[in-house]
Amino acid sequence: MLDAVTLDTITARGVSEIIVKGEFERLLQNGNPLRLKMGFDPSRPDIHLGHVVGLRKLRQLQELGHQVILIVGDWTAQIGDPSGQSATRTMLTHEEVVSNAESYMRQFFKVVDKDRTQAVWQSEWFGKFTLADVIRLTSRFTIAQFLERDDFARRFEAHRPIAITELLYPLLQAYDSVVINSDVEFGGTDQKFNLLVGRELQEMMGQRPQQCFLMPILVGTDGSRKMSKSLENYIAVEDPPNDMYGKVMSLPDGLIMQYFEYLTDVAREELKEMSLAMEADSVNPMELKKRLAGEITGQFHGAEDARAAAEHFERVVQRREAPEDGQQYLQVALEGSTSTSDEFVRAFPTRSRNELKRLISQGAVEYNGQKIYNEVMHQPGEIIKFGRRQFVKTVDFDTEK
RNA sequence: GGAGGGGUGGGUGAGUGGUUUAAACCACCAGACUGUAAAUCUGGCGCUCGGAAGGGCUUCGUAGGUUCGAAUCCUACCCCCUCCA
Repeated sequence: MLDAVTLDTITARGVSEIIVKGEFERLLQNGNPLRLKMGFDPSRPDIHLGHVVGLRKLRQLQELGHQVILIVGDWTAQIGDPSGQSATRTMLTHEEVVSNAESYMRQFFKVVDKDRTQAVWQSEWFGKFTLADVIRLTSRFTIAQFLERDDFARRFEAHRPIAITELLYPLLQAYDSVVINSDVEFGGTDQKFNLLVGRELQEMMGQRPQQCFLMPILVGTDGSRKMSKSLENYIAVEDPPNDMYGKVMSLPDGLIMQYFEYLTDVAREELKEMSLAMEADSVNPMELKKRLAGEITGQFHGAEDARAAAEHFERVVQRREAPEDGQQYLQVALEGSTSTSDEFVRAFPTRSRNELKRLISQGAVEYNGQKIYNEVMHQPGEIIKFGRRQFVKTVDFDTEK
């Protein structure tokens, strides 16, 4: 029997909806190990905090003895997820899929317990699928059923294209549930329809229908749109500590509590106090955000790195001082003395000399601690700061290590 | 098979012969301010030469053409979409 707090953490915190909640809780109380299904699209191997919300759920359940089945969607990846804008996606080569899967799992197991995870490849069963099987599968559903899905309904209504393969995607995903005999499937709220199709198909095929565990969509660092790599508003689990910490600090204040709730273990009572304190203006949100940044960075890099990141932030960002040691500098090796613009384009190959001119004219370039308004000549060992926090140190070409 | 709509800078999206490197918004960069890489305000946001003034080059699906001059007109091609059947 689970205690109330644990149950609440699992079923209420960082959860959008559980279908069917009562049934899920009953299964949980039974104590028998559940098979938790999690799909992975190998065309997108990067895990960011938006995914972590769900991965933390898996972890919590693993700690109660349940088993994660990670499905590498090497087959569906070629179809394209209808929740995205564009339906078609280029096919990946086998090597790409393998390499993406490796990279994905490396990140996945930063949160999820490897020992209680079984990874399976979709091609194990779809590789043997025949046209007859496809027809049998598709014949179980109707267009009307699929038009229940919001995304399809909207596009149909607006006369926007819906690729036929897109209709296949939920079916294949549902079939996965049958193959692995899934008890619970996890996904974001945008996956609701797909997960429900899984439920139906399982029932049709004589299995106990899976429970659907829907996670909220995490808002990205821009504070408005969902966190996603393509929107460049994401915090990746593999971001280095300083970046991770800094990105959290750049969140709009309004997101602080949500991030605490979804991504940390800080007790709910404590969160309530924070929330009240912020409303009453008795605490500087920045302080809470620092705590949040520390908690999150610590999860992925350990407490020590998180502390170092906090110090770096205070020093370089808040006090605008140069970084602690040479490690933090971008080093550029040049022979003899060089001009500012030469150094700039060497240090930042994707940027242009025009951009440097703009920076200089905006007073954003410092040479040995002094703002400069014209290019200067640099000697090895000197430090120059471009923009807010990009420090570049010139080192002698000959002594470059 | 027929009819029609459309491809513009990272994104959305104006612009149908000249003052268009292309409105506006978003994103982004910088400065100021601050309670933070929040918020707000201001400026910037193709490449290149020049200290600057200014010059050269490149850009509106692709390739040609008309014109003193084209994102805007013409031709061909490629791609996307909708409707009717």
